[in-house]
Amino acid sequence: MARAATTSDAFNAIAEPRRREILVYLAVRERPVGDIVTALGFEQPSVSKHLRVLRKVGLVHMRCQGRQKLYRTNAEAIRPLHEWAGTFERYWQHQLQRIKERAESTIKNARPISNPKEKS
Amino acid sequence: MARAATTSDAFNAIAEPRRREILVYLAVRERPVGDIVTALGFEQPSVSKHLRVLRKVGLVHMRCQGRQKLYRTNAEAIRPLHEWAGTFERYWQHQLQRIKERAESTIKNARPISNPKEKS
DNA sequence: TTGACATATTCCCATAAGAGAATGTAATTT
DNA sequence: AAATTACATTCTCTTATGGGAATATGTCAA
Repeated sequence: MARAATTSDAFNAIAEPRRREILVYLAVRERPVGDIVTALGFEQPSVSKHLRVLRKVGLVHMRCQGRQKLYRTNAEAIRPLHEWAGTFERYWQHQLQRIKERAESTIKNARPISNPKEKS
Repeated sequence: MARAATTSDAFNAIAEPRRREILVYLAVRERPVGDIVTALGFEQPSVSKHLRVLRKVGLVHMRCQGRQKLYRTNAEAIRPLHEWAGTFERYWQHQLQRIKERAESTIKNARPISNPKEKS
């Protein structure tokens, strides 16, 4: 099996850097596709394709207004990612603590660095 | 250009569901590869390959102990993801607010939808 | 040394991709 | 209706998978 589709879920969708840029850009307020093209400097077809992926996983909303389509980031859809990453928060706190402790003990018991290459 | 390598950054690495499972499993404490295989039920070569990806982007640490290798999640490396997603927090709060307000006003001033195309 | 155990790597294959170019489509304007 | 504007889709091509099977590497035990 090859890699999962970018449209399979939000995790896959945000793996692409340009899609993350688009999400940031569209977070403030809705914008037509042309604005994204101008602001971020990507090719228009590329933007449309990325928007399609983002839409399929619900990361952006769209509404039509005349001949333009207005897109906006659906911040709610990013929440699960935030929460998933947040479950590790307690661990990185512990790790910082451990690193700190190790650093302190290293300073206290300072001794010459042993050379692993010394044969005898 | 094809899709970016899973080893290009943490965002790409966590796009794979099994790698996320491994990260969760290894967050509590370090474990040998065999434990992961048993606990999650993946093929051993598959686990090794996923661990290699996770290692390349710094999401797990490894140390050798006899003939086994002990892996542990490096929670610190997940922090950037958490922070990136967190930048949208203010927007999802606003959106909830907006949705709430819209629902209320819709009930109060029920009237036909105005047509934006009206020129004057 | 030989064998068992724990991992890692390699090969093959089907799939999904993202970029670029060209083209299609719908809504506006003249 | 014809031209224009704003997007979306399709096609081609190169690249990166991720799984399964087989194999290689490294370490400890007898």
